[in-house]
Amino acid sequence: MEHLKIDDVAKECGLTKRTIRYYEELGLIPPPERSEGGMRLYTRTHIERLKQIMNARDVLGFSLQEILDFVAVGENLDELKEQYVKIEEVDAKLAQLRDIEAIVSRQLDMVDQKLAKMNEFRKDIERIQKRVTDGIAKFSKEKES
Amino acid sequence: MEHLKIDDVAKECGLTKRTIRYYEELGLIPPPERSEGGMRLYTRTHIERLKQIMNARDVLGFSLQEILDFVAVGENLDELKEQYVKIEEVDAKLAQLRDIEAIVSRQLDMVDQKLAKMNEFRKDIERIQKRVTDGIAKFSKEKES
DNA sequence: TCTAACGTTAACGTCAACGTTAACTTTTGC
DNA sequence: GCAAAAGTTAACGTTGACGTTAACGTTAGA
Repeated sequence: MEHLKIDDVAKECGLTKRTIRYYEELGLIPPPERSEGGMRLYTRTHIERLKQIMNARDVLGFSLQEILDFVAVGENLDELKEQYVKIEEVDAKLAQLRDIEAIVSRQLDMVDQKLAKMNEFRKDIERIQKRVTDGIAKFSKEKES
Repeated sequence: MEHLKIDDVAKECGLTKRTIRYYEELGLIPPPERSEGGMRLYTRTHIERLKQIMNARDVLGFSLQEILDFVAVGENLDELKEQYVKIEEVDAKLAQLRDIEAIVSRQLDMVDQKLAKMNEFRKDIERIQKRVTDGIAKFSKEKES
């Protein structure tokens, strides 16, 4: 593993070092390994995660707390995968998976609603654009006469 | 015109009265007429506007300042429409319209980029969903055996 | 080897976007 | 006609999401 220092990560992501530590503090990214002297050593996976978080934050307008819910699902899933499952625990696992499925379905619905509204918004702007181009056409004609 | 009081507007939009006054203060909505005693009297148009603003804020994750830019374009356009235009001013108007067109085009691009990223995000969630349903299928089979 | 550049924690500062409260006037139902 | 409900301005409080600074330890290169 290449040992990425926090400043490398900051530069690649376009975040500040403070923000990266803050996200770790909130639990948005897993705590990275440390060097002998206590320096944070990141991996590529951290960068992926950070970029996903930035997307959710900037593009979807999610709060960090909301993003934490999304992250939690993935984490939860990874955990389930790791565990060795005894026969008599299968039912419990299934119940957990169904819970997660419910959450994920709601998340998908949320995103779909956002997508719908965003398309509405796009149409609003298109209408304005039409008004402008119509105006341009009109004045262009007046100029000719 | 029906005279809507601020509380009516608040209830229909799901905003607080404070927020509505705040948006007026920022210039996000035009100042409504006032009653004899200074009470704000709103119209349907205000409600439309407020709903658009909420969309931009919640769904697109725009800051109020950014929304102000969007609003400004429409306002600007309305203004241009009202004005009587002398022959020798036609060129100036055309220039203004072209400026607005450029802004609107950039806004459309922004929204399209957001749409693209939101679709990406949707796919991420779908992938997780698949992992979950696969897991459920797998454990269901194990149960049978 | 030593110093400049970079890292660490911890605490306080800031800004947007409202919420809350106070002190007051207007409107409405009986 | 008068209390209660709803409106007004103005000022201060709060919360989320970091920025900034201080005080200090670590690491890399000449």
